[in-house]
Amino acid sequence: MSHVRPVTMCLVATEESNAEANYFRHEALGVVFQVRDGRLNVLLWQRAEPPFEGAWSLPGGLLDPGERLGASASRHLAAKVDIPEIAHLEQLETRSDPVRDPRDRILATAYLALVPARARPCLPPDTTWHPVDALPDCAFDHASIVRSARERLRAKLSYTNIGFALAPETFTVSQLRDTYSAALGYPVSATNLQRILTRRGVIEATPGLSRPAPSGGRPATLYRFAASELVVTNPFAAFRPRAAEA
Amino acid sequence: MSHVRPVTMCLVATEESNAEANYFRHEALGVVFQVRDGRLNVLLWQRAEPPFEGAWSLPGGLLDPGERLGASASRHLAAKVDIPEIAHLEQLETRSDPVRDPRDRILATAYLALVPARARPCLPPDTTWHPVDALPDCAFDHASIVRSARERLRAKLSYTNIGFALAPETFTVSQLRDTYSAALGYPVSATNLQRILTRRGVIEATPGLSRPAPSGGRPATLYRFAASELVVTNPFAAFRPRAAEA
DNA sequence: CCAAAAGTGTTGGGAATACACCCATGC
DNA sequence: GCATGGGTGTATTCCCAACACTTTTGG
Repeated sequence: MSHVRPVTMCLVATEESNAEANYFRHEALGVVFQVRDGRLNVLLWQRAEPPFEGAWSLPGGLLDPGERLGASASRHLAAKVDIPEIAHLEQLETRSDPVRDPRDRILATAYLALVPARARPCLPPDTTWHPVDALPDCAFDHASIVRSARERLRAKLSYTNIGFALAPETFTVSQLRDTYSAALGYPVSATNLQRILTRRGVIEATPGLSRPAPSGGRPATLYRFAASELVVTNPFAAFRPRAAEA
Repeated sequence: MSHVRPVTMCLVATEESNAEANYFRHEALGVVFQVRDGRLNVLLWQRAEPPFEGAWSLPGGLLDPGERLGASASRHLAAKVDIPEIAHLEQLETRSDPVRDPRDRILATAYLALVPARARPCLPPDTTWHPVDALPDCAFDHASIVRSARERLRAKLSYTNIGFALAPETFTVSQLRDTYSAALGYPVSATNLQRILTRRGVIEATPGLSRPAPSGGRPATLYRFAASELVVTNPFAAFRPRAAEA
């Protein structure tokens, strides 16, 4: 049954030419982000063979029969990182340029995957983290997909609790500020970050304190995110409805 | 008829089982919105045959070889509305539930398509507008796609100029308020709408005035949108960078 | 003059930024 | 005590919502 490429045979004539050829391969790609050393990084693997030999690619692979795209993304990412380390996964967009792969047509649905800062997944030898501000030579349309994923992340940081998927279990406000700064790409004030996120109920203080300090300094309150799934906390930039009760 | 499935024949064995069966049909679906009679409407056609006989469907159809998804959406929508009447088209999301179509697996990429208020496209007999607040019985996952499209529209109205694709060429602030109210689903103040959109440079006054009034009233300034393609006008709900120059 | 619709002035509130100042720890 | 980093208090700014009031038309 399996092991066959659908052979296009002209069985019947139809009103639309090529009606039988309307079958496509489809891949799921994961844009895996993690903040490391104060910079937002993306997981890429280096191609050993043409096309784009030596260039860097997003992890991913073909959609299987009976499989959903999200599950496919998870399955292929499992080859690179432990799946429980992916704290958030969401669909980004589907690329359909017929020549995005020079060999053969293949559609690609990209997913945004976020790994909390402290996780240190062990990676296959061909796979490493790259700062998104300094992407290496990328294969296919992957560089543009990474930029698009970054835009999505940037936007959602300001009106959702998506930071939960980038921050470790507990953290100080300073650490969270570094995470936000790295993801947004510009400096963020710890003072305001703390106030905004606590007022919105996005983060909450824990009983614990951070261990004093390496070279002095007041011990910091440890915070955690109140929820560990995506919540839109700031839906209306303008034109709010009269009484928006929860 | 068309719909000839690719005949699977055992040609070669490969390292990954089912590697050659990973071919899928793919359809582009259009969620066409227009504000009519003060309500947001969506274009649906009624199915004459099973499955979901009698239920209402989104316009769309199969992706062709060599065709991009956006072009495919346009091509299939052309059967329902004049393409120039679609002022904005953007990709929404891709659905991949293996059983979303009970007959055979088919992936679907949904597009949001907006038609300005005054256009009155002539429709095929099986196709009509339906208020999104009172959707009829819908086929497949189409009802949920419509809801998702509406959410996207709602969100973008507050931080982009996307209203340009729902409003006619020129309009009074009152008319624009009705458009926004319909799309958002709750009342909007004309006073504030005018101020917000002019301050952001989204709309601008034209030299013209609306004809006096039917039963009295001051003639209104005619406005137009400054741009006719999507512009994000209010990108930062919080955490704005220090100096965000254009 | 009155009704109707448009447009402007003004006020108030909420939220975000900026900055000053106080707190707690190591040395 | 002093340096270092954490946290709070407060002022300022900006933006939006609400409402009052003025403007311009038709009858």
